[in-house]
Amino acid sequence: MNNQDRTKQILNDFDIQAFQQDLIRWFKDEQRILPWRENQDPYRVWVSEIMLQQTKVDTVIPYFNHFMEKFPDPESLATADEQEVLKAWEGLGYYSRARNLQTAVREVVEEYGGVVPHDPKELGDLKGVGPYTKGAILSIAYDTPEPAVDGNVMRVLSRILHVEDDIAKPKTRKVFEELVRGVISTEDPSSFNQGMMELGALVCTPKTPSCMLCPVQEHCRAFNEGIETTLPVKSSKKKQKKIPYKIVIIENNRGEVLIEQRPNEGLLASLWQYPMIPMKDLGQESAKIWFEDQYGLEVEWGQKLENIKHVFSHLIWEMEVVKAHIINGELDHERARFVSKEELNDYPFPVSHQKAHKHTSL
DNA sequence: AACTCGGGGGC
DNA sequence: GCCCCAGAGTT
Repeated sequence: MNNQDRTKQILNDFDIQAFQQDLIRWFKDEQRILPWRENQDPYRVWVSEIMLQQTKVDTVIPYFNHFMEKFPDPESLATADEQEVLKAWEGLGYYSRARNLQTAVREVVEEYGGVVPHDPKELGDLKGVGPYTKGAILSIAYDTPEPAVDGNVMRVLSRILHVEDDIAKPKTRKVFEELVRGVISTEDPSSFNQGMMELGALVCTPKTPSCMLCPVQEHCRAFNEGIETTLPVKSSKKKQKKIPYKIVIIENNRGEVLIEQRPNEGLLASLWQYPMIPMKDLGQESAKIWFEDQYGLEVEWGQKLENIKHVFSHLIWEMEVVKAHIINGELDHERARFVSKEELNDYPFPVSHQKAHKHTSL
């Protein structure tokens, strides 16, 4: 059965009108006051939606406010230096979001006169604007009845409509998009979509939902069947791989510290870090050889400063922070340089390496 | 479809 | 520890 026919079957005997009304009424009464809800400025909505990807509201708020002061409109972001944008994103994670956002904003300025496209195709073709973000911008900024299916929406709808599809599977999002098309309010799609997400964040939470406070409790099949905590169905993901590194703190005779810029693609792209030796298959002596080969500096290991474990979504860095002293040689590395401790603050560092700042800046 | 890509907070 | 979060891009 295709998704459209399935939607009809699932929504058979579901009171769409009453559900919409109860959800929207609750959202209008109980919604949180958030900076990106001050108005419907599509640029603000856009920036907020990118920041909110896989990131909690409380984390985003200060970043959003600062970002809007620094880059208040598409033009200011389009003309900004990429390192400046990354610095504003520092600590937020998923840094390709920042790069893609700037790429897309530049396209909006050049191709669309600085106006965020209303057209779903044009909007969805922008870098970093996927199915969710497209629907969120169209509904929230432009009052268009398009689905915006995120983790909240899948959790909420899986319970209300008793859908047992595994939400970890890519194709399941399409199932819920079709369901949203079936239940979304055409009068107020913005409040409907935001209401679904707000409900997921405040009431219909993953572990212990507050069903007694739920504005759409009477519409919820899972609650009525007493199975709300068994939904949604989600297959678990595998655990992270551990990778050992040696983090090297080196000062020259001017009191400057050695840092380097990471590659422009891949993990933590274009961010800065202290030199980092991959210790898998390397011992203490061969690490020195590796370091001299890479940087042109002959060093001896100094004091062991700290062990840092940093957990990513898909891997774990086990970092031994050590001091090193230059014995001989001249720095010879495309992306590395000595900088003063004051200048360190101008470079975007991933949190993993910010943890090592205390060994240089204090 | 599976993998990559950050970091924080809840329990 | 494990799970989740207003997901998207790449392979």
